[in-house]
Amino acid sequence: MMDEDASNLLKKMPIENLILGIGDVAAATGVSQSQIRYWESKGYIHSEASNDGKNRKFSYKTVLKVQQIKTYLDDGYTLVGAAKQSQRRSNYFDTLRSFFEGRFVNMAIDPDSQQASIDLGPFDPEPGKSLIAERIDDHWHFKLIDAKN
Amino acid sequence: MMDEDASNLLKKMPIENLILGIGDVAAATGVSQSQIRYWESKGYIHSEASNDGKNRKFSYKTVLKVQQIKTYLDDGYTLVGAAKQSQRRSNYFDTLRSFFEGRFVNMAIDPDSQQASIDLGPFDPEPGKSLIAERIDDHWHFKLIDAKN
DNA sequence: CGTGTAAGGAATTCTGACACG
DNA sequence: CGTGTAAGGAATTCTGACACG
Repeated sequence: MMDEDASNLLKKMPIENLILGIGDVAAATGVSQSQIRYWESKGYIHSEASNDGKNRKFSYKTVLKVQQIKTYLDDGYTLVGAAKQSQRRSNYFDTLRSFFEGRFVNMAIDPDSQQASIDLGPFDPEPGKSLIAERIDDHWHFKLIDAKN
Repeated sequence: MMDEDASNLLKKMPIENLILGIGDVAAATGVSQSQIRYWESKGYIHSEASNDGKNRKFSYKTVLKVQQIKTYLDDGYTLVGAAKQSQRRSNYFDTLRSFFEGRFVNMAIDPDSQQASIDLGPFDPEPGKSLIAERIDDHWHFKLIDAKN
């Protein structure tokens, strides 16, 4: 039932390695290509200058930033204001990732039953216990187990 | 401190809407473009035929599948075997998403302190309590609060 | 079977300019 | 300021064929 590569969880999810062309960023966010180019020229977003190619590539993090700036624009901010707001705080994705990195100790999936369990590490109110999230029949619930020394 | 759009958490993360060109899929996964085209021709993966364009576009779900097939190939499976294995079970991403959808009730981020809290809903061992994950000074810990009726 | 490559055409993206406001 | 568009060239992707094994 234990899955050997559960520890590679984050590495197995090609999110950090994702790079997208401008057309795909535009399609995903609803922001036009000319807007994206202009925002980049003003320094509100950045493209990955690394690679060999000549065409722009954007990281997934930048896609999220574009999405966020657009949200503020739709709320009535000017572009300058929207860009400033988007810089003001980390977004949900960053927070979720920090939660993963901080608390996901292990994840196991049973290949047949699709039963899954996530080890969230020590349960602070009860030291000595580990918090486990378990999926049974498509329903998630929490339980405590004795932490292994 | 409460964030009004926390309920749109998943919708705000343009992962489901992501579509990538073949070059970006190849770059993200380390699988060559000719491999990707061949795998598609054999029906192991699919491209999004929806849009107007003529060039292939792949969903993020398909990127994960490509990644998974590659992992099995690297382990020594034949392509047919790797494709079959990749179909055998849902991947980590699916499991994580099901965890989110099943248990993430709310998420709040304080714009200034970057303190964050995630409401994970009723804590099964103690009905009447809600499980909260809280980030303070970049460290996540769990606590229980009285569930609101 | 499974992948790579050369070839010529098609689709996408590039820049710099100009328009509108 | 902020975005859109037409224009011509550059970079990317397309298909069908062929090679290798």
